[in-house]
Amino acid sequence: MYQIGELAKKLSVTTDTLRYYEKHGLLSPCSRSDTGYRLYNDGNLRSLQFIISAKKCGFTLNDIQELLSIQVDKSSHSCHEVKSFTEHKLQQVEDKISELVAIQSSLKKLVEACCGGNESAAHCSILSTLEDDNGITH
Amino acid sequence: MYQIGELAKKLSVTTDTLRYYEKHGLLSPCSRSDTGYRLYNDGNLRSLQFIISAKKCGFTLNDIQELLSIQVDKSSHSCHEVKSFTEHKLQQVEDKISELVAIQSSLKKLVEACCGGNESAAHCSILSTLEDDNGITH
DNA sequence: GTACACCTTAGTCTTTACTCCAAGGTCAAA
DNA sequence: TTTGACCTTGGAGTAAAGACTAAGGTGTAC
Repeated sequence: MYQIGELAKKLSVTTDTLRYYEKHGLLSPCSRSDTGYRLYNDGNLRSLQFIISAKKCGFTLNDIQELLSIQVDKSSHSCHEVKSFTEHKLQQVEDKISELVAIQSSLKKLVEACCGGNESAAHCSILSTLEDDNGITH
Repeated sequence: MYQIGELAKKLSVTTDTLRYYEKHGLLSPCSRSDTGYRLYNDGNLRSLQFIISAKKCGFTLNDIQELLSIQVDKSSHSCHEVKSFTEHKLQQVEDKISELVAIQSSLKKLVEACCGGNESAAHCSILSTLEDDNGITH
């Protein structure tokens, strides 16, 4: 059994984070000491690893809550369900990437067009492009 | 001269947004009517276009505030300064893209490894990868 | 017995860019 | 003169994921 600080240290999170996860239904300590201290067991530790891994994969805490509810009762859920869920998240990530790549391209055009010299910005192509109504084409 | 609602409609933003920009020093109407109505001129309209274009390029409102302060006094700033600023933003966008591409790759691995069948999730490879301490390699 | 590290709860704060609401003033048309 | 669309200010709420603070209880080592 671990106290909150021990578990936090073990997996490099803060105690605030653990309390936050508890409050939001992601991870509850298996018991409490007589004096009210949170006590975590190895199952809790594995759940926390799950949460951290899922976060690294870009799942939000809301997503993870859903994944955990599947995980604790696997037999009531299908592989298909889990895969769809993951594919949906992948799609979201790819949408965000496309958006950023479009922005990247706009910025690259600005940078490439600009001389970058030490003279005054009076005729700076970046500023004039931004001033121009139709300067940016996405 | 335009009232707030007219300008908002012209460039497809809300009046709330215009008041927000004013409050945060991005765009102040050139004058007020006797009864306190905001009045915008064509210079204000061009500034708003600038803001909208810059937003499309991924600049935050803070960035834009800085860009505007350069724009209103171009002769005191160099082209180099504007270009550096833009390159810095480009770098930020590219960092974010890299981060998301790493996440995309993790998610793709999960999706590819999963059979996605209609059987129970008891042996779902996605769940077991997430459960595994070292399941995700970034 | 006291110092110090640890724990508790409840609550506020952060960032970004708005969005919504309430209570009230203004303006033009019918 | 009244209706309805417009405008004003101030303030609160939103998402996400915690971080931070205050006021106080607990555990242990010297």
